[in-house]
Amino acid sequence: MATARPATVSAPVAAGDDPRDRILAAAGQEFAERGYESATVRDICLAAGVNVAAVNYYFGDKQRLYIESVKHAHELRVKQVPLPEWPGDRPAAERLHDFIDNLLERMLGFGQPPWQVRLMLREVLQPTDACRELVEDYMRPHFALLVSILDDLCAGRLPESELRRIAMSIIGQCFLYRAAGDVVGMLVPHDEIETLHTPARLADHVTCFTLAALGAAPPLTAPATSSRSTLRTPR
Amino acid sequence: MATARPATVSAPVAAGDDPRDRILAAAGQEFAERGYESATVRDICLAAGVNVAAVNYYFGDKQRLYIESVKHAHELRVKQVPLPEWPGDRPAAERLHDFIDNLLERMLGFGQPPWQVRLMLREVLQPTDACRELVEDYMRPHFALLVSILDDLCAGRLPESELRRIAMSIIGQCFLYRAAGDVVGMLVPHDEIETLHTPARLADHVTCFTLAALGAAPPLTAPATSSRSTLRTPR
DNA sequence: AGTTGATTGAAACGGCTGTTTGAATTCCTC
DNA sequence: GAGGAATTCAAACAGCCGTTTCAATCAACT
Repeated sequence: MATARPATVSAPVAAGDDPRDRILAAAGQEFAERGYESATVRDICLAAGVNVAAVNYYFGDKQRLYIESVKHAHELRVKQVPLPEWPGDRPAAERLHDFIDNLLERMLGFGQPPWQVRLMLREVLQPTDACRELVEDYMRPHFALLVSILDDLCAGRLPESELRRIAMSIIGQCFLYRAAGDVVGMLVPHDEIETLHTPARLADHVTCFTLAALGAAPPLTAPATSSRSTLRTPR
Repeated sequence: MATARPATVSAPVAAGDDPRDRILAAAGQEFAERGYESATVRDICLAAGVNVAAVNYYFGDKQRLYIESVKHAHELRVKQVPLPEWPGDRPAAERLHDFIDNLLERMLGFGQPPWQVRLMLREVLQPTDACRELVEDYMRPHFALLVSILDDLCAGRLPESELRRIAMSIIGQCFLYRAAGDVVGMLVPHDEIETLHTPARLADHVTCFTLAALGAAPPLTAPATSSRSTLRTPR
């Protein structure tokens, strides 16, 4: 059972700071790992190295601690992964690739602690009071940027409702690997996961798929040309 | 808070049958609505109209009841929505459209009680012991069928690893609306949801998007032709 | 009718939960 | 260094959880 993991699996939060921050960090990890109900304030306080009463002293109760945790993770994430910016002359197709690469790196990348995205994923799947704020501050700007890139790409030939649906198609392709990664791993051979399902490779695939659908690149069935491979950004 | 819904929100399960079946039905609804931890055997038994001891009598403990509930929902779903079958001469493009339409109808359609899909969604997002069986019996055959359709569509020009990634792109587009429907509803205007985000409309969009990416249909940016509209199956 | 086995019922058992208490301790100001 | 507020602490609180108990009831067969 997924909920039967050993308790206090997360390493103790780095000490030295404001106890309020330590609680916030520990709570984020526990809530992300176990969900709201299963995470206990005792475990959170143990990981944070504070007394159980500290939660009520600093946050009032468990629910307000949860909302503060989500907001906190959200703010950290906004700082860590700002909206991409490009010089005005960068082609729309390359901006699309950068955007998708950024999105996948943010969702799947190992550069950041995973609990922040996990916590936000929980909000997406079953929104609580903390969700609306998350959407307005964090997701809507990203979504608007994606729609504007698509608009440039189509040179205004598609109505905005269609652009939004295409944007959803892009996000959906990325979202699947984040939300249902375990099942994907069961349906695809192991070696394929390691070689083709990295954030960078998936970004290439989703970008080619989308550009082909829009007529801005040759179809996937066309024999590979050197122009396609130029999409790969050097790393 | 999403978890603060009033208890026993689900109507009492239709009486008259085997108590074991009544418990299974009530448990499916409660687990789907609240998750494993938050659902209580007391509420389940209240909804099923049986004594609390009945759970332990028929299923041993709460965990085994949960696994049986997931299997039960899964079996119901397999009976309700069998794998599509076509005459041998049906074009691959139309089979793809039928498959996507079937997938979206199964995920989003209002024809069936929603708790079965919700329960399975929980397994996908955070797999438990019940998940592997779910994947092997239910998802892998669907996935293999989709890959074979794509193979027909490409006339064998793409390797299977590429076909699998394309299949994931299709599933991801559909999955987003099921798993993150609330957030989608916040990012898209209300009237657009009602007119364009129905299962049938989304199936058309995802199919056109995919066919265009594969070069089996004109790109989305091309002016609409009568050949595209023939994809809509009459209802 | 009587016996046997399966099923149901009300009540209780530990154990864990979020939260509160009130005293002990620390920290800062005068 | 004394006074007073802010913070920490161990302990306890009431409540709900899954599970168990054991007597009461039911069904079927001889």
